[in-house]
Amino acid sequence: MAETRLPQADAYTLILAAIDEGIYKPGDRLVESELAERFGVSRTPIREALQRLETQSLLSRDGRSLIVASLDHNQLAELYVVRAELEGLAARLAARHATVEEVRVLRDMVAADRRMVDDPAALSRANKRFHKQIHLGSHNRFLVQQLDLVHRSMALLATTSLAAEGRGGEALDEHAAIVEAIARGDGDEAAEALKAHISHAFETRLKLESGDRRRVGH
Amino acid sequence: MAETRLPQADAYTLILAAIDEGIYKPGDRLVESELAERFGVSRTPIREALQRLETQSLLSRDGRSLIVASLDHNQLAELYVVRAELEGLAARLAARHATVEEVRVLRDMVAADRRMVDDPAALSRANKRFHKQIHLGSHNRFLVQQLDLVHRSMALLATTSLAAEGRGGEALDEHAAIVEAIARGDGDEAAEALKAHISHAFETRLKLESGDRRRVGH
DNA sequence: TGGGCTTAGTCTGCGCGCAAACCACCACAA
DNA sequence: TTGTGGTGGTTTGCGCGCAGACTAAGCCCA
Repeated sequence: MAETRLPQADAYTLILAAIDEGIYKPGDRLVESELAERFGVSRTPIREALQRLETQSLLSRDGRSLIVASLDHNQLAELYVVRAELEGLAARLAARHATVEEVRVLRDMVAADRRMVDDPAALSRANKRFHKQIHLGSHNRFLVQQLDLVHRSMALLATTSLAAEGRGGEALDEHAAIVEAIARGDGDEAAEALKAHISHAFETRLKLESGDRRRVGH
Repeated sequence: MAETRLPQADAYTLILAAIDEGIYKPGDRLVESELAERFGVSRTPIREALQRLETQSLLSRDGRSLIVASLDHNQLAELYVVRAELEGLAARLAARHATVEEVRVLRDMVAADRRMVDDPAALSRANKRFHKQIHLGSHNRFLVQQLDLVHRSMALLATTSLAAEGRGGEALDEHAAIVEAIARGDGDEAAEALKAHISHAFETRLKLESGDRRRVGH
């Protein structure tokens, strides 16, 4: 009874949310019976949810059992390369296909987000919304789907690069530049701006990571 | 007993193969109990397989039941845009990261495939292998995974553009150009050549489709 | 004391059956 | 003839339990 989060969410959504919120961290073992009890359903829907998550590479197999997938340094780099390309494509397409209303929403988002520069958690959520809006602006369902996958994999990363000192402000300036390129209908510029934005985010993450590693003594 | 195709393949693989072979066509309804009987397992593993296929958008829901997804004209165009971008990226990365052995394999493939120009079915299989080899040459696991998804969606299309008169020869010339660009380590050229290749394939498919449509009187 | 065998416990894979939702068909009435 | 309500059959969602595999711990023997 205490676990009735949303009116009715299926096991898949529940487990995804749990990973997203960091309740289960990369490397954690997911035991069917445990999840079943936690969410108050039987093992069957849990099994189905786990398999779906496995096909999206959010879970991987360790022997017979499933664990939350973790990204090593190489995989992180590979992920960012693909992400930059796809986000760049989304920006290019958005410049061509976004409606004036969609562009207006993007502009409003950038303006609203400026008021959150000091709240990394809120900024991170706003950031997700912003990028999602660009994806939708591309009016390409496959691209949206592929980018969803990419962002879901990124949920495996505990920290957000927006937590870095000063990165929030920078990121917002970059967002503004992207939106203006899209508003102008300049696809090349929009794609380049978004690729550069992703590249900076990756760079920031790498710096954060090496910092963390030093602090915790890995 | 008659259905024991491979020693042990799970339901997921079996259903995927059945869609691939055209046993189930876009729009066909997939009934759990039917599949269970056909493959000689109970409904449980079938259900799991169906859900996995649904998360990959190979199946879609029609009311409560699952049908094989079909691609309308818009979706086809959207798919090809994403495909061109990802394949282009793969070529670019392959130019940078492929080993000499991998390049040699690509060259051999092009040479071997020239002997099949008159067999569209064999050519189609060889084509899949060729592109897969380029994906692997990128040495980017995420990219390989994303491209797998794209190609799986393309399995929903009944015809191969290689069936068009003369397309086989053209495609092989384009393959050769791509391989040479990769061999030279010229990423930009490789990406452009592969994008152009995909673009031609799409064009051919569109011509084929309009022809088909005229013939069957849609 | 150490190595191998046995045994108990855990967890996944899968079959099975019930209940609820949905669809189609039909009958009856306006 | 058309609209409305009921009813049966089909199909999915899910709980449950068994069997097999794998793990780990303990015991016996060298």
